[in-house]
Amino acid sequence: MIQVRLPDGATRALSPSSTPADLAKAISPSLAKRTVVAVIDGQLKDLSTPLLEDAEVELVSRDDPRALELIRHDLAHILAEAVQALWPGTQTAIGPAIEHGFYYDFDLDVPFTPEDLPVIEKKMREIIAKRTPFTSETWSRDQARAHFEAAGEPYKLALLDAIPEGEPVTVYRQGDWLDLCRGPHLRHTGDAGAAFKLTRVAGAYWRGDAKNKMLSRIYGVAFADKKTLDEHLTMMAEAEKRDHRRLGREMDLFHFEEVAPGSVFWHPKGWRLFQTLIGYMRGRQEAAGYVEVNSPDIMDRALWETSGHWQNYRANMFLTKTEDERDFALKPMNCPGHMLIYGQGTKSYRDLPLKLAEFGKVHRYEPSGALHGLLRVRSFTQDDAHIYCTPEQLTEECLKVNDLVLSIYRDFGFEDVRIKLSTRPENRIGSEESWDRSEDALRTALETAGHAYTLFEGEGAFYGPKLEYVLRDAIGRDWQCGTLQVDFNLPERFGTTYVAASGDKLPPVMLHRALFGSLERFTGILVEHHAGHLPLWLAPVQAVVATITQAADPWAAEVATSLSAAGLRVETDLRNEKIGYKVREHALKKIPVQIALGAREAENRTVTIRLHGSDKTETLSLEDATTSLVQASRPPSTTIASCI
RNA sequence: GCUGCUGUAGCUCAGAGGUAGAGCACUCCCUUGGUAAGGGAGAGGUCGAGAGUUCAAUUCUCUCCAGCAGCACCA
Repeated sequence: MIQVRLPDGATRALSPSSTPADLAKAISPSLAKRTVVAVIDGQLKDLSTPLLEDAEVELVSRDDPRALELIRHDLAHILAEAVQALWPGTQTAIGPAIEHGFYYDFDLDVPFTPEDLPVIEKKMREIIAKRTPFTSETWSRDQARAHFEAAGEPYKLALLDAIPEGEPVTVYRQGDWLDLCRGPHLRHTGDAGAAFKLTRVAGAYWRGDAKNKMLSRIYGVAFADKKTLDEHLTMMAEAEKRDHRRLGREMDLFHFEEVAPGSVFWHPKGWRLFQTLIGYMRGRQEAAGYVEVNSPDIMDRALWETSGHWQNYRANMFLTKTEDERDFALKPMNCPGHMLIYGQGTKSYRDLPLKLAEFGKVHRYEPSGALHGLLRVRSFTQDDAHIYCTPEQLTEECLKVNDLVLSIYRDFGFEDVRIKLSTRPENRIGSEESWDRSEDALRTALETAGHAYTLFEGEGAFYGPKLEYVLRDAIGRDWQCGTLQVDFNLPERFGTTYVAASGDKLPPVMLHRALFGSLERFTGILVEHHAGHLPLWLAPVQAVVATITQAADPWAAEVATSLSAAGLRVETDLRNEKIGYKVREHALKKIPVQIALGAREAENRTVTIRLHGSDKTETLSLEDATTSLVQASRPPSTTIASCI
């Protein structure tokens, strides 16, 4: 007999080679019915796994979070069986469980179309209804090779070869269909359940490599129950509603044109928001000791050869040849320009740290398929800065940047910030000493600040290690915004130096940093994060003064002038429309403050205020309203409390 | 860039081998109305671009451009 210990500490004696399924049955029939998979000594295993010696066993029911990934994995197999049943001869590649669902990659002559999905889904539901058991078999490599060769499954043969020597080769069978698979699986196809939906077809490279053939991928979402699936689908629909491309149009912020793919046409309101961001950042940077500069947009090829961009980055650059055959390039980055500004005159250690900031517009010829609204564009404005300092100052400067960037994100309501630290790659320049010092400086900055980070060893740029700041947006997408990088390369290429206290000319340490990263991208993230309901201090139009009757027009003009004079961004709506019509329209445009004025207000010199998201109104004197609105429209880090 | 899909009025979309339609938005008129759509009239389109087939193409075919989804890319 073998002893099996359960999570509650109880032990049970079973005959050798009993399975967790036997165990469940021995405890109670209802438990046996519920149990779909087992954790044996900490590892998820099939219920049919024979127990050969003493073990700790936990029986897992279908609604356990640990079963969800297996539900999704089961569905991937079922999807593949359905596809091969409908299109015999289709080759299968890989089909894993992923966040929210699963996918399977196929190779077939005619790719799937969206119309195929309901057909496949129907077939899958038939397979599920059969409740066919999943059974595992361990095969020899030769047996597996022979099988998949005969089956005409070249991708499976490739996967087979990728299994390390010494590891067992297992296949999972469901009726007549089988797949090379590590497992585990649930009991039978019925355990996969009905709470799934095939969502899209897409191309995907074999093994994720663009040099390989493109396969046809089918994606599905899946959850343990219908309710969670519906919630997920509702959430996706919500996410679509707050898509910044749609909101940007509805709020009249910007648009795109075919003649300038990937470049933004900013409308007055969008540009005002953009400039508000720049104004805010300018204030924070000035307070932090930065000086602002500006460098040319178009510079000669010679500069880009010095910086190395011509050799390494040309495919991503917009190039231009003038009438006299001279090669220029639009700057894809600001750093070379800043090197030239630094290079003017002799710099002393007394000048350091020197922090050159620029709201520079850079142009990069991004692949067409990468473009995505404001979030991935071909010309964008960076809140870029380069910090030149001595090696001794490095750690402190990194710490200051880190403090600044996190403080700024908090002001925008982004508390969920992940930081990635990427360290020395195989191909690199610079001494080990420099790398030690730089990686140390970045790590110390993070540890001093007490912020968690993820280490990406070997992922740094060839010229130095870097930090990347990743914000999670409302749809749960992660967007890299800020970056802090140490650079050994450019000072060397440009022969940049400072005069040290000793009188020696030494190369400065150079830091690249951008906090918003791209103003365009940051604007898009902000719009999605707030679902268009921008906080008062950012809203391009903070208040609309709308009249109820024409008799209030003069008072409306006076109120608007007064609020504008107090620094608020105000528009008036004197149109010949009912107040309900005006309220609806301005609510749809997400204007934070609506001020309605009728005969009563005009007579008493008062205003009636309605805040976005509320249907309550409040009437108060113009003076009180102004004070309150001015107070509420300050950026967070410069205000103590908002009072409206 | 790759795979698939899409491109008709400012927006959302319908339509058909014989040169186009709805709702909203827009303009004008009536209405001066108290917190999410008052009524009437009108204007608006080289049907993404180019080529081909056809008596005839916005519709069919091809090429290109752009967008969308995914993949790859992302200093």
